[in-house]
Amino acid sequence: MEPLPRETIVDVLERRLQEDILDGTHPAGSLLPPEQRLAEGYGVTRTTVKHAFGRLTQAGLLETRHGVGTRVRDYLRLGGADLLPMLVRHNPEWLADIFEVRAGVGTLIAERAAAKATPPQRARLRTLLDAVAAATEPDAVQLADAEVHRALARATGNRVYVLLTNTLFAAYLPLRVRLVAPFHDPAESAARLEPLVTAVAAGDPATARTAAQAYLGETQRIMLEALEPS
Amino acid sequence: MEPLPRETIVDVLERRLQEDILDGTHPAGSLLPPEQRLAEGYGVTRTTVKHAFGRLTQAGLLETRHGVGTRVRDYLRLGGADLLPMLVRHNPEWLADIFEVRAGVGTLIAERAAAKATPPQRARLRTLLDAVAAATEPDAVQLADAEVHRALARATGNRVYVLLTNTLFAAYLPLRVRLVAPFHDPAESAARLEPLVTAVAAGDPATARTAAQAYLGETQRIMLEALEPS
DNA sequence: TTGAATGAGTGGCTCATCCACTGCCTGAGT
DNA sequence: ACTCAGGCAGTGGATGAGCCACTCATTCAA
Repeated sequence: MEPLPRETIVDVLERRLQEDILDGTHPAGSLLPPEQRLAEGYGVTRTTVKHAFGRLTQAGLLETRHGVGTRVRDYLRLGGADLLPMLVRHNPEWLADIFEVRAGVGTLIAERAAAKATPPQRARLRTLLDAVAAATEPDAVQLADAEVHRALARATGNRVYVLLTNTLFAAYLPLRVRLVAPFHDPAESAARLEPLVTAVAAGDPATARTAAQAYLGETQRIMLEALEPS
Repeated sequence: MEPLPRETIVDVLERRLQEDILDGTHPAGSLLPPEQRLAEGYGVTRTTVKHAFGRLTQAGLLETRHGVGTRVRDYLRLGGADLLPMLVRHNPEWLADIFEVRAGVGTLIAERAAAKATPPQRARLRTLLDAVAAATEPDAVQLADAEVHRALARATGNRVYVLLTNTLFAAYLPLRVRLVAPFHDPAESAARLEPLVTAVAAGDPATARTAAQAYLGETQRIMLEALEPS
């Protein structure tokens, strides 16, 4: 059992403000109403508003100056990759851009992992590949597939690739119910992934590179096609 | 004049807690002392502690559960790329990993920009290259160089590359005083960058790719070598 | 014309207090 | 001996009133 999250008032307020910012109600660069007024407007305490502001500031959406006010940052120009989950949730159009980057970065990771993985890491990849084939639910297949890619990132020996992979997954896995198209058949999924894992396990960067391109391009195509109808 | 930042109590407390987490005083997975006790210990109000907690939670370092307590997340395993600025500041060892990713991603961006840039974007790159040559201070040269790379990311037409570039810059530009080595001579810096800009402006992905690899590999080498003595 | 003082409006921070949730422990009933 | 309902202690969630500090535009005297 997971300790599943509770929704506090601050959470709700934060999400509300976030949406008002992303959909342009509070455009980038504009000054938000004073905390006191927002608090009255939303029927909460100024303290609560401040808590929500603090989080949004940390997230890179707001900028507060003592004695002046709170301004909406130009997040698209100045923000970092951590904005992606939020942006995707608000506008799935971002998925196409994300998948292109996933394909590019995934190829780099595969190439590097083939060159640098340790023997236990190569063995671990095989195990995780078997887990993909053994999964039953499409959702479980997709998650098992994601675990393979996390392991690939770790196998590069470069922890930045691990964090980058986490960021990309955090951006599109929340929408995975709409992206299960490539994962309905466990055997097929595992077969599609197999050449990549084999090349990495064999320590062959060039083959890993082409295998990654094939795999990532194919799954990307299937996911985006399946997304169209929505 | 920049509106430069003020350091509030919450900022200080946040930084302090962050350091205590990153250096292992509060190891990943451990339960923090109750808010009341921390507040007494640091001589602030529980409200202030909560504000700091809120930001660190948003940053992915903490996890709070009502009625139980606040726990340190396993950020290295679960965290995203937004942790990088913090991690680098605390342990510059990360720079090597970051530069490797910068080289890989930078190459992808150059290739893609060469294929997709619009005419005004190609012209803009030339302008920014001239700005590098025209800069006088090494620091200004480095920042002008960074602007070229931001423009390249924008020229891909993929906004995720822009955010990714922002994340990487946010990670290592704060330490740029220790990384100015490649940028002491404006003319030389511009000359090193010129083949890349030319290839992108000409719309030649293959040449852009090799030019990017040469540029990124060279600057990376110089920066890391200059870093050694510290 | 200058520049010091003022005051309105804003965010920073504290305090005291109450509520809600969780986990454990106790003790009655089986 | 075992079970489980109830209570209880400890924790975070949220409030609201209050005071302080900062910024900026206005005012007014030199």
